[in-house]
Amino acid sequence: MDIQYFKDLLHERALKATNSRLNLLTTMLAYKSAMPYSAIQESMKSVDRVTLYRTLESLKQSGIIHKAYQENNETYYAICGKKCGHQQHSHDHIHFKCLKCELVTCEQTTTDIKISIPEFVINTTSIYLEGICKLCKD
Amino acid sequence: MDIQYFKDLLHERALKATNSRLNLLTTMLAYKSAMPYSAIQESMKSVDRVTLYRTLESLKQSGIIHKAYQENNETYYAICGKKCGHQQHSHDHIHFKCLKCELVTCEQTTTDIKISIPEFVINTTSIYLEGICKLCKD
DNA sequence: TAATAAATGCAACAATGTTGCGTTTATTAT
DNA sequence: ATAATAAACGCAACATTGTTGCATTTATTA
Ligand SMILES: [Mn+2]
Ligand SMILES: [Mn+2]
Ligand SMILES: [Zn+2]
Ligand SMILES: [Zn+2]
Repeated sequence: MDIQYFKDLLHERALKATNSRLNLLTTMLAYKSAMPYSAIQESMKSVDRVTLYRTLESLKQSGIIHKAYQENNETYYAICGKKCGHQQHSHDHIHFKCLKCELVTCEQTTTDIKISIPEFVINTTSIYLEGICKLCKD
Repeated sequence: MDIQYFKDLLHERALKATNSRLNLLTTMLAYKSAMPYSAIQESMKSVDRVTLYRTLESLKQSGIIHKAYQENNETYYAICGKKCGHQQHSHDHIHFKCLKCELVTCEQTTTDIKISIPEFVINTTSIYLEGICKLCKD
């Protein structure tokens, strides 16, 4: 993933490759973990907050970023994988918040997760875990 | 669960049994499923919104209600079970949103859910499902 | 380089979160 | 039953975020 990847991706989704969008995406990429809105705002303070709002909306709509988690009044955003498309998110990962470093990350689980409720039809599953991450352990 | 149960519960948690709290709790109980904030506000429009805010906060803090789900700008609240206490929520259920009736409910899963990520320590697990509920099925 | 649809910035308003403070009320002690 | 007291309430006030409209600017295509 680099700036050219994002440019192509934006064009593919019929979005203009504007500075706002490219800046946001490269910033989020550099951030590694899911990026809290306050941090996004901080690094995007040159653009109007309405533009930031619409930038997040359009990228979310187009399956380029997703809302990884929301707690209290902080929303965390992360970049989507290749499976997501326009109006069609498809995530097979879970979200984890480390209680030590406080980072929110997208993680793969080892085992397949099958959750069922008798007589209910389940379409989508969202899992959020809290604990200690690999790096903070020991 | 009735009004006396709530009165005792509030006293047990060192909270005054005020009209706001009793009204909120009985309303939520009658609502059956997790109650969206907008509906709570609607049925509590006689009290100041700051009081409603503090009422929700105090009940949440004391383990009497919990935030069942939050989507877009709607937060859903539900009454806690007996296991929750002051500063100590302990939920073993999951949250389900029916895409037909749009109700959010607290549900028990049949099988024990064990999710692991290699080298991570997991403290708490939150699961949110979407689909069709028992009543809306068929 | 010109045309055009999309994106941006700004103004404006709504909703919710949050605190301070003076008044009211639930609870406890007399 | 009454009085004392800490908790809760209502109101004002301010912050943050969400959201839309509209005129101007910009990315893309012809
Ligand atoms: Mn994710
Ligand atoms: Mn619940
Ligand atoms: Zn960590
Ligand atoms: Zn249903």
